[in-house]
Amino acid sequence: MTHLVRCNKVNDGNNRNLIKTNRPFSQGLRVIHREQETQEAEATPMEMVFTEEIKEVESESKPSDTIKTHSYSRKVKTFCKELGNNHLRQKDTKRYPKCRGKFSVTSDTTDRSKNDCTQSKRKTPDVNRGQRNIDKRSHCTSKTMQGSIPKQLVLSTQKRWGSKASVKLKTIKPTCNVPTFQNGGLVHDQRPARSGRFHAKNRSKGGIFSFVHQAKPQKISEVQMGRNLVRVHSPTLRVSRGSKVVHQNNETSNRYITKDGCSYDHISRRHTPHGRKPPNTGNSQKFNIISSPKIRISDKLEKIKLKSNSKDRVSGFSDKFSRNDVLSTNRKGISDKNKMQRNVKCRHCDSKAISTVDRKAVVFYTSNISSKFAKSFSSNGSNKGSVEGKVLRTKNNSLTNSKRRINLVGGTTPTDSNRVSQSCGMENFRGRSTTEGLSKAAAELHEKAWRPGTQFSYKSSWRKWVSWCNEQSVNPFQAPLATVIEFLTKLFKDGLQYRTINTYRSAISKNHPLIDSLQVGKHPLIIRHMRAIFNESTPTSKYEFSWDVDIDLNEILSWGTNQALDIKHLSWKLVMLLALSSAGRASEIGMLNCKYMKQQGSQILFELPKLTKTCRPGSKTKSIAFNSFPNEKCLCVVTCINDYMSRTQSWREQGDNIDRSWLLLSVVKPHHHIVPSSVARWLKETINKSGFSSLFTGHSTRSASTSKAKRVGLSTQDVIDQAKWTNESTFM
DNA sequence: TACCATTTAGCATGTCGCTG
DNA sequence: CAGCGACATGCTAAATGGTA
Repeated sequence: MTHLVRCNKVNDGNNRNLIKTNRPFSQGLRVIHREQETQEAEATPMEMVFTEEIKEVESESKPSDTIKTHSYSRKVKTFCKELGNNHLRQKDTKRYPKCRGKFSVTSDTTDRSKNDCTQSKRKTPDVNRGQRNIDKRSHCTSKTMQGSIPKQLVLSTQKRWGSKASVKLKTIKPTCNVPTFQNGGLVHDQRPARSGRFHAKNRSKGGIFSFVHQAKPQKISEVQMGRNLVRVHSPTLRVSRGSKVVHQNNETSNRYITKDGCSYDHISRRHTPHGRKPPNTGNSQKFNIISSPKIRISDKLEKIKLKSNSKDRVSGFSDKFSRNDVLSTNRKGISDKNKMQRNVKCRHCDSKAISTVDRKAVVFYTSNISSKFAKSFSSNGSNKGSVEGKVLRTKNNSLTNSKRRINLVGGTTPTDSNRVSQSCGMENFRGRSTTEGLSKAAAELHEKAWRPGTQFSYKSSWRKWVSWCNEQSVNPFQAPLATVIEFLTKLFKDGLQYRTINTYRSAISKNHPLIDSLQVGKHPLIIRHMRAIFNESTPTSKYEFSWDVDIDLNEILSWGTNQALDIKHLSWKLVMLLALSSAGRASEIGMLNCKYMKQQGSQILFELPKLTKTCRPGSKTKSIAFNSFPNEKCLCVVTCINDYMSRTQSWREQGDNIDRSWLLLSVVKPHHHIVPSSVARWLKETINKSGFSSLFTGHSTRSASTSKAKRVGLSTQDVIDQAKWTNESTFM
């Protein structure tokens, strides 16, 4: 039984809640009830609290609880009707995305008003129902999704509310994460010989490896919370679910993969910037669960866990962990029943498949990557050689003293007239400084100096700065240096990373008048303060290992031919092939446009119509070439592009005003072109489908593909050119 | 140091099947 | 057929990752 406590469990008033609710530290942690073990008898008071919570949820999977669920549904119905039409309870509206699936409703029907799991009841009239009934089944994405993918590869989601989840599990084979050479990691080595891999059949029955799609909890981390040892479950990945689950899993299991299995973990920076405790935010949790350094070896193993696909084609295990390490983890109390279950799940790998995949992958890479990296880029003179191809902190932090200090150094406090609202802070300021005296057209053009993404970031940062200044009764446009430093300190205390704080500094620097004839961001005191933050919160690399492209390609192969795939999976496949064969960013893949597509024999060339991340004045126009892979049509990116174009042709000829010249279109009507975040999500979905940890994001395709390319013999320079890195220090 | 891109959670919306 | 459950999808703001 998987016993999940909702990640947004509210505080019961006694600070017993497990999970804090405010970002960025709280997202998605779940606490499980492990098998009955001896530790239960030794449970600390804190642990006992968790047990209570767990038991409460535990009962919800019982058949009888379906009745309770429906009973609750009636209550909600009644309540919503009382609210009238077109109303959703605010709480429900906010919680709705989190209330899907089996943890949406607990069995506790006695205290629903406090339960954030309340399923929302959308009262908005379904205006499309009429049309929907007319052309019923015409656009059923879930239906098409079920059509082509072998069922055994897909985890079925819960079929009915309140009933047990019907899961079809992937059989998982533990294997070794292949190290990437990016971010200081290691270059991919040859995979260990088959005999040397940590084969499932060779593992102990009590091995710590877990099966990601089992109903049972797999990841059990014991972390120190105060003086109590608490078990934390990082939830499983449900492959067939949408982005929400992926988000949850990523946040909850987003821990750094480290090649040093027994060293101190790099925990998700988002959760716990460099091990520091997050701020105590009132009713939120008092403990920083993830940041505890006492995560055991099982957790570390989780970080390098690979979830193999259904046929267990590849197996391996890092020799960085001794067998004793593996077996000494918290499996002592595992029941015989569970052992049997695990044995059933453990299947042996298919050696033939392994060799096949390796061969295919190597050929694929030598064809696509190699020819692309080496031939396309080295022969393309226009690309090769181009730019792109180639304190004041005081002990007393009280507001009163702070304000006094500020005033002493010349700051002004806002009056009612000059107090700036958050919403218009930057806009108000624009007319006062950098664009002062410019015409409207000139001012607008001036703002184009920053890309939209940067402007969004600065806007957000500036808004927060203005808000904080208002709280401090300081004019954000004329704040003294001390106030800026206090603000940066506040951000640091809030647990933000150095890089994030850096963005705040840049945003303030962009808009704030000069101080001592210097930009705020370049003021020596600010620089020194930022250095202090850096020292206290040194950024670390996200990955030191990457995933094995072979396995991912194998997963794609298992989907079948392009013709057999539904459009959704064809899109996923195409995006993955584009990403792997180009090592491009999601933004670059998302900007591929058919208007700029040229088919040159076996090659398809895309000119990029927009600026890429590293574009600077003087950069030449970029292009991405994709070479065919005749030896394996099913993995040929050119074939996939052509097939995708054929399948989406009807979408592109609808004659409305929507620009569908982009290569990648949404699978949902009206089939707009997808944004880069969607590209990244599709990539991540495929990676997850391949059985890899949800830790890996879409961006990890860059390191994975280039690592593979390097592994099959490409030169470093070719890799740099292909991935559009400027120098090898980025990844070596 | 200053950007710029990516990732993520939260949210809004659309869709389909089931129920009464 | 309206109401509802369930959930897939895409967009945005904010946080984080990465590069010149």
